[in-house]
Amino acid sequence: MREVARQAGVSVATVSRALNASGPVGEETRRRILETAERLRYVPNRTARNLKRVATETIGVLLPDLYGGFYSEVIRGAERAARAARYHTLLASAHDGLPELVRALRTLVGRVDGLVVMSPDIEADVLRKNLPPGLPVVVLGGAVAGHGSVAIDNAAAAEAVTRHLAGLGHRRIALVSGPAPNADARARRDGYRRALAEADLAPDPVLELAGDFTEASGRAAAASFLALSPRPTALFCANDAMAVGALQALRDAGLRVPADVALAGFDDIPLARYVTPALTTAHVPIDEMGSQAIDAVLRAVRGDAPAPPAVTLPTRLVVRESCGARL
Amino acid sequence: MREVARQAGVSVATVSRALNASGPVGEETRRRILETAERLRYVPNRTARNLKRVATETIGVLLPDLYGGFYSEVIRGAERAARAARYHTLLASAHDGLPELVRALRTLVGRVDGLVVMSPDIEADVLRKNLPPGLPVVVLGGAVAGHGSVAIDNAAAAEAVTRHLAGLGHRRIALVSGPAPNADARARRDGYRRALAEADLAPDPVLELAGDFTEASGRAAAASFLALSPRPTALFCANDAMAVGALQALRDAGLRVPADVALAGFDDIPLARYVTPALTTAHVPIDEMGSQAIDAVLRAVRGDAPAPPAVTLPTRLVVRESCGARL
DNA sequence: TTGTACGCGTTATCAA
DNA sequence: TTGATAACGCGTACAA
Repeated sequence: MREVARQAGVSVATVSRALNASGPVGEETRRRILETAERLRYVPNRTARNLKRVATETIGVLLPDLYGGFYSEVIRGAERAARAARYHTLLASAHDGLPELVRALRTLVGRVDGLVVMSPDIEADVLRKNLPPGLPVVVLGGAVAGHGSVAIDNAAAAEAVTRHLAGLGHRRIALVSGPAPNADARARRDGYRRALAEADLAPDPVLELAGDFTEASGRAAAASFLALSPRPTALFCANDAMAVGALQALRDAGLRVPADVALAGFDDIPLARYVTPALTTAHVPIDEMGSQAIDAVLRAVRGDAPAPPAVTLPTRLVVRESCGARL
Repeated sequence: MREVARQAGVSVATVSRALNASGPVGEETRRRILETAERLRYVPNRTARNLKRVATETIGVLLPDLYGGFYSEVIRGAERAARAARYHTLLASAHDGLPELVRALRTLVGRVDGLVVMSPDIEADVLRKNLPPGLPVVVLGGAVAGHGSVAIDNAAAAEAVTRHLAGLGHRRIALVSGPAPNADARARRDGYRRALAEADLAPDPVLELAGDFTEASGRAAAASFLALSPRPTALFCANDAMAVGALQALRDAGLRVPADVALAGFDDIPLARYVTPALTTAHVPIDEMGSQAIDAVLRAVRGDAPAPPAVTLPTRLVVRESCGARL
């Protein structure tokens, strides 16, 4: 910049004004400066600008993982919203629990104007201790006191899926639940139980199979499912990844879906409609969760709103072939 | 930081040394500083640190799009490699051609230590004019003079797929090619033609259907395919997204794959093995392209290498059900 | 072992 | 309309 100023015969202040159109600059001077900058291939240093402006035009997105259709949809939605607002997304992932989460949080500080955090079990305390007060934060899929959130009603959606299964005539409906400490997993299990009660079906602990939201755990759970006697006629997996794994295992075992077993998932990841049979599932507007989270953060960043709001996005049951007709 | 120094009764320099372990600090002093920082919830400002260090610990990743299984794999690989090196990934996408690309390039400058760029038709000139000289750049899927690159041998891989089809006994093999100006698309078409020539099959322009790498264009191409007479017995789509689209259209038209038509794709996106029948395809190590690109940039950033290298990753033919047995 | 003081590249304030 | 200069928050010689 100094060099541009020197060669154009002006001061750095004038160069700054010319390039940012942030102040009065003589027409002739302006031309000369722009031309010189072009010739020297000068591109302003964003870091210095950020330091001065106390703003980075960047929103951090912290995800627990990047694998599978779910997180890529979140990223896509987030990047879309950020781009529309001329913001950037700084992507980070933290797999290994708390220490990793803390590390990621702290390295993000100072390089972002706001944060979207998705973490299975985020606690208010962790955020408070590792983030400067005043940094707008939106929690994705969950709610933390004092911060904005974008989530869905997991229990209601799981209840709808289970009710659908019951409505089809199924009376023994097994569940592959998510990891026990996970709030989403717990809420979905609660919805499942609620729907059973509604349908006057006795809850049976044996029908609740353990999973951890991975495809592999879905496969494993299907094996346990097959060992059940009498075998349930329907299987509800607490997310699509596990449903896909279960579908493969079921098929490998010679069972037909939905003829022998009705199968339902949760999330409606892109893959859900591509497998055969396509998955009946609770549709979660995943990319919209990403974009709404960014929008919420941005509103707070820009001061349009005092604090990010708590948004609950609607889900809907999507019935596809994996559930078949009435029993 | 000033506040921490004040409350701890030391100078900011000592605070800096204590927090970064970058110089001698008395044990007692150190403890007091850390405790004060903790209490004040002080987190160093990354922007200022970056300005001083002339490094941002961030690699920019510029993608043409974020949709579909391909780009999310790239992102995943890139983030994994960056994270391993304690770097961040700044994600940007540029859909709408050159102006958008230039804008994205320029807003990335100064906030990244290096750049991974994936763009259908990137030109050396565009990079040279919009990036400061010396910024390490790795081009993904393509090669640009003066920059590093991570790519695959598209022609050889397409040739292998086509040869496999011919080896199965197919004599009329149609191609759904990618968009004409795209270098990858052209190379794959060349490989297809080469394999035909090898197998003494006459090239036939009618067999080359137009596509644009989207699933929808695969569906459309399948329609054209069905209008061909005599109908070819095999269909090679220049990427998996189109193959998935074609598969659906073929099935909707009442054709069985592979009994009536053998189908092959390219890329081996995660979805390829989930559709029914699973796709025979040219396996491209997509996430590895992302991680290798990051690694190459990092080597240049750290000065381990003078300039990023040109890497060609191996592909391999993955035979799955969509191609069936010998005719 | 600690503190002082300078500079990283910008933008913003103020005086000219 | 322009230029000199003071920050922005940090790291780091260098001196103490």
